[in-house]
Amino acid sequence: MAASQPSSTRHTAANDETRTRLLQAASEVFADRGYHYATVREICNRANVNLALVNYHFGDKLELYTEVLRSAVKHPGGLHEVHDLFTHADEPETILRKFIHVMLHRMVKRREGSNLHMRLMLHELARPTPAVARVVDESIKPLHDRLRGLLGEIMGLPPEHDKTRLCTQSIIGQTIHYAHHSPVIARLWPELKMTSEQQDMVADHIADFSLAYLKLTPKKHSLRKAVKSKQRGKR
Amino acid sequence: MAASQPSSTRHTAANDETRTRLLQAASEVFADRGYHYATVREICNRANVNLALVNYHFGDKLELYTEVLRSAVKHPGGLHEVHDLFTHADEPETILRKFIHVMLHRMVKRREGSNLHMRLMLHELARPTPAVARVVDESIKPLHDRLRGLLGEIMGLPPEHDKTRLCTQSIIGQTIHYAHHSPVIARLWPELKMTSEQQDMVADHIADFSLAYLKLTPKKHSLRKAVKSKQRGKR
DNA sequence: GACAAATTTAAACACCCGTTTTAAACTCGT
DNA sequence: ACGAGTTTAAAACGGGTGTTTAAATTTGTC
Repeated sequence: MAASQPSSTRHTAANDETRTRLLQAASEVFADRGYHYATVREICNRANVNLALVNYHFGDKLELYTEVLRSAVKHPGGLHEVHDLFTHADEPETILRKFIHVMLHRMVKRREGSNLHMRLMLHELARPTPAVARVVDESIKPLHDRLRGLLGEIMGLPPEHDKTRLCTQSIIGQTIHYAHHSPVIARLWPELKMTSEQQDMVADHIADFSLAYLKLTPKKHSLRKAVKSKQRGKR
Repeated sequence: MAASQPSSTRHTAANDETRTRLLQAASEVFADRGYHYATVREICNRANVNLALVNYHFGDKLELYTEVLRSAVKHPGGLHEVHDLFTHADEPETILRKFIHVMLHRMVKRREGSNLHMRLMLHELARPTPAVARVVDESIKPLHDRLRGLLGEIMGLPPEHDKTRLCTQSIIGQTIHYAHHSPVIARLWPELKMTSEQQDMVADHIADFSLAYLKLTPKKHSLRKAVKSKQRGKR
């Protein structure tokens, strides 16, 4: 039988040091390759640690991964800056534009320690793991709900409205597109190298493109169509 | 030495039948799981054929895959209907709306024989293979260029204009989003089950959302009216 | 310092993958 | 009908994965 995790902090030896190093190496590898393509051998190599130790300290690969997610949520790192955007006293349109800029920039640049949280989220989006529920509830949904509230504010609609939800997905979809499909985009549009200036151009476009519709909506002619889904069920 | 492919159609025995069955099974498995997660064992099982035959008839897995791609391009199947949209005499806005409806529908419904081509493209987008260049050039780019030309027409801009390209990506990004991230979307928005009615609602939203920007762009002769019509909305 | 528990190590395990081998079974021209 | 050439079949190969084992080492405590 494999020894499971020490029940508590009974023996705080150099134990914690390898655990920490393992956790940090795992964060990088999982953020680089995603859960499925990450190997425990690469994690252990990067941590300069024996292969068997991930199973000794964490049980199995999946528990190590969830532990990485737990610490990523605990230390929001660069993602904290995104949430701060919404607390500023800017106009909603300005907040939206800044949000798109920051999100696109963080999604595209990839490599950077402070980006671990975002990169883990992107991998979970593209290829969900058994921990997808945790990632959505604790990392993605908070951001999503902030954006949804902001869009509802701009359009003068409740955040639960179908239209608000659809617009939220439209903006998320446009932004993630550049992060997830860059090889194909690069072949369709070779001039787009995603330099800093081009990142700003793209972000500004997404903001302009989206605001054209958002600012059109608050009028009374808000909805005449669609929205015939399950509206009655709620409260 | 391994026997390579028969040099030509020298011996057209029952050979062709297993080749065909292998090719068809491979199409389904590659369309289901994508190249990386597809296994030759599952392909051979589904084709009721011995494991070694894929290497005998096609050399290796990658050549089988490229052969699948070749036949997918040759028999455009349901994708032909998409191209036909652009040749109709509809107004550009109508074509765009129909295009979004058809693309979203074909992307979301997945399982269906006539959808092989689209599903192969989606997998290649999410996780490119060594054949990505071929897929882009022969399948994705033609569609992309059609859409780009259409958007240029609506906006009164050349297809090569940055703005036209950005709008093309915005529409593609919004649409693919629902195909690639459905597990996460389902958890963020549980009421969205992507029924036929909801697919139509989403497609109409993407069209409305995008046309709001498309119709207020340059057209230098109507620059003055653009400001006003922005308040008025579309008729 | 000694002893038991916790930790680390090196090796192997069991499974899956794409691919190859070897030989038997077919096909077809003559 | 024959036999060379083609096609099938079953098994194994070589490499990679996560995981486990059993011995060696380190650690904390008496």
